[in-house]
Amino acid sequence: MTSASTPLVEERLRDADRSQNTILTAARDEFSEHGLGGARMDRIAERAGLNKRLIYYYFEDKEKLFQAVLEQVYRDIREEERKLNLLHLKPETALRRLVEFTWNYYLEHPEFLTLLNSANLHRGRHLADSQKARQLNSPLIEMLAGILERGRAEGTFRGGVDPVQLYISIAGMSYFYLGNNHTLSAIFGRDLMTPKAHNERLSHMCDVILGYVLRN
Amino acid sequence: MTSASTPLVEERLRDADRSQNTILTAARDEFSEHGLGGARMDRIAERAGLNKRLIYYYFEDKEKLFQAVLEQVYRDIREEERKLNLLHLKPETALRRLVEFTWNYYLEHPEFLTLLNSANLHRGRHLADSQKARQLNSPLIEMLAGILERGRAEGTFRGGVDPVQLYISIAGMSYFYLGNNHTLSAIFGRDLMTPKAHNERLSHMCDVILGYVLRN
Amino acid sequence: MTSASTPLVEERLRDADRSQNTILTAARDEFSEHGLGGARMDRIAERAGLNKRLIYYYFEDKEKLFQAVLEQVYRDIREEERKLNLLHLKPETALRRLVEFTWNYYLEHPEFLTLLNSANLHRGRHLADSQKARQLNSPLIEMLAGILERGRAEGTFRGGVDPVQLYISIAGMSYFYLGNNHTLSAIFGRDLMTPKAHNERLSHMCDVILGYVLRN
Amino acid sequence: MTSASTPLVEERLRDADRSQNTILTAARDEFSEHGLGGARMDRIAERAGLNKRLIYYYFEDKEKLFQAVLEQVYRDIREEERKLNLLHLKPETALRRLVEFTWNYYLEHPEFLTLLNSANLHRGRHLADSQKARQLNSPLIEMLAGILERGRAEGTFRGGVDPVQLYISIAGMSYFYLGNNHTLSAIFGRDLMTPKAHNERLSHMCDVILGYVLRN
DNA sequence: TATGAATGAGAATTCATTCAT
DNA sequence: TATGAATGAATTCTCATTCAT
Repeated sequence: MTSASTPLVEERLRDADRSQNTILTAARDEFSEHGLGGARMDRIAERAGLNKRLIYYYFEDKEKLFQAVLEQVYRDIREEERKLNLLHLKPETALRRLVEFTWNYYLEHPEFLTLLNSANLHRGRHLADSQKARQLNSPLIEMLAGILERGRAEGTFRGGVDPVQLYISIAGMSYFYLGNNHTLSAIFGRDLMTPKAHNERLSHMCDVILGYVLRN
Repeated sequence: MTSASTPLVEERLRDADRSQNTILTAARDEFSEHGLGGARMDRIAERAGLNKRLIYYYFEDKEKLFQAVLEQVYRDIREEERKLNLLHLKPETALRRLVEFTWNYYLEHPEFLTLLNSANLHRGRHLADSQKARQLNSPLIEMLAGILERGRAEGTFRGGVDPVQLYISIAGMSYFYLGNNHTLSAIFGRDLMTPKAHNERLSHMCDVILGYVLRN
Repeated sequence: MTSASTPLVEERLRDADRSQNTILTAARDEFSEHGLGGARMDRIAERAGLNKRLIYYYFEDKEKLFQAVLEQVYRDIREEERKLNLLHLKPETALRRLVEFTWNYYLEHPEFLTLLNSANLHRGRHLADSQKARQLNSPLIEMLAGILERGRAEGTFRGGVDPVQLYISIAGMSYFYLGNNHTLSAIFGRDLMTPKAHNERLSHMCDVILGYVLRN
Repeated sequence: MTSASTPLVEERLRDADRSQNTILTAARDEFSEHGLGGARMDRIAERAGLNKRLIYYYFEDKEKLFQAVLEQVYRDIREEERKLNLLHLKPETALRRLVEFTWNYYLEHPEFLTLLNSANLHRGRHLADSQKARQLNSPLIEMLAGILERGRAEGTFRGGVDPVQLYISIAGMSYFYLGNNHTLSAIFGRDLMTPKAHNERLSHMCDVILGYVLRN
């Protein structure tokens, strides 16, 4: 044990870590609100309550900071996904849960949607870094494959469903609704962000997915 | 015949129109490639081969130019949508066509996707202008409502399907796949942009939509 | 002839030219006083009485501006050199004149010395541009070669003198004295920049050069 | 033997000395490569493999560090100069040796040239410190005066030669050639840094100096 | 209608330097 | 003695926009 007057290397590191995390969170918010081009380093520093110079100290430049934010955000969602335990549920319920999870995650993490948008606007250039690419691989695909197989085995699900295609469909149905809600609200002249509308959407999505997967 | 020194008013107008369109196209490309914040007025002028000052002459400022681009892009898609004539087709075929149309339009107009992204990043602020709101209203909703009703009437489609929800699902499934293809390709380690992959996607989407709508 | 109200393209160009030259002069002074690293773009703009942005408009960046300054400075000295007409003078006088010219030019253009220093500090990187390299070629070498040859022919000069080596010696003797006058004054504890000291230096240099070249 | 935890004061001092020298060398290289304005404290620390803070601990600030480098560099050359023993040589040989020494020192210490440049760019401000002025005084002047006097006395050298002027000429001829080799190579289109070119230069310089000094 | 010149405000990035331990 | 974290003040460069013709 160390005395209070001679702080551990660990403690100093923890400070550095804390600063980095503070910056990362501030940057995530700024980038998600304004996009890469519209984000301001000044504002990020201000949000973080830290000196702007420190951002460069830890993250080199704006692009690299953006990349670090993306990596962080992916790490976060993957972590949540891994917590999902659908193995013991019957296939229909499991699939429903998976749809709900995706919907809720997007709903509760609107910044994830806009960051994903920005990342794609810049052609995925920021995740070209293959080192981190592995962490991108969603465990949901495996889960979904398992669910589909179990359902098919017990005779309730149709066969021949590509889990990747299905995952993209599930994600896309949530993503488009939530990510483009401003435009869609304007087009349809109805508020898509009320709790009621949210329930209806979730219900519709489950219907579509299960309507497709369930045998007859 | 007009003398070289005093062109007809008409001709000058035609020039003016041409310039405006040239700018609009250049701006559309720039905004779709870089987003609103990343777009550069200089580059737009360069792309258009026209003097930067002229952009301000016609479009006042960057924001208004962006808005004009959005309006143009909506006008374009609505025009294409209106050409779709699905009335005489049997409901199942009509619905399939509608899915195909959406998919193909997004595929052939990738700038539409990124511009829509940008518009939503900025919270739809650019289409708040009610004057143009009308052009936003997609005729596809009416068509879809009609198809669903016809299908239900003849007994092949299930009832109680909200055309707005279904439309969002159809659009979302195409949009997410195409708009996030860079990220998705990285995640799944498979090229989503080959012709074969495109066919498979379209086929999957039709299966999902029809699997959901078709009675039994 | 053009009316006063419709200024010529030429006139506008002349304005642009004037701005560029103003910038160039301001930059020359700043770079020669502070070196490339110590020069400040802000100060250059201030010296020029022009907007800083304009510097970038015309010269792209600091490095390119420095390069433009070097080119300008070379152009200037070459122009002066070309005015020297030594052909009709007897070789001894001609050589003396050449030494005087070099000395006086350096004396009257201290910025030339410091800029040359900076250019060499940066390893000549700034004049690697071969396009402009031609203008670097000093006419003095040709003149010197002619003088040496005439002197040798008439029997007053020794033979076998390499004009390039001699030119470097002439320049070096002036350059070192003037360019390092601060250090040298400190070392020798005597003011090297009085008119008397200048006369003595010039006289010494002529003695050395002619003492070497003159046959016996 | 000393325990690992409480090193002797002496040892610590030795470490301190070593650190200071390491910094000084790193700084010398950095300043000579980039000039005062272009040098970076970060890079100096990196070159030295030591923490940046330590530089400030020992040298206070950048300017003082630069000054320390200059002092060091002068100390070095003076030390070498003092090793020259020309007293026992006949005047002509002694003078030749002195030219050779100057040439070789500059050739082997290119950083000396650039540092001298920088010092003069900043108007000798950094050696105004009279305390160290003594070390500036080159012993070569005394030596040269002696040689000239001996030569004159034995009748081989001309009289009336100012040793300061001659020293400046000797130094200048080497300095200009070596310090501006990039520019000169570009101007003359010939590589001045080959061994052959070096020999020719040295030979030329001896010819000039001796051609001037030798009687008849 | 069209254009080159010019600008002020701002944005990213850099740098010497100091803090805390 | 030694170091990683942190900072304020520049500094280079950018950008949307306007002037003048």
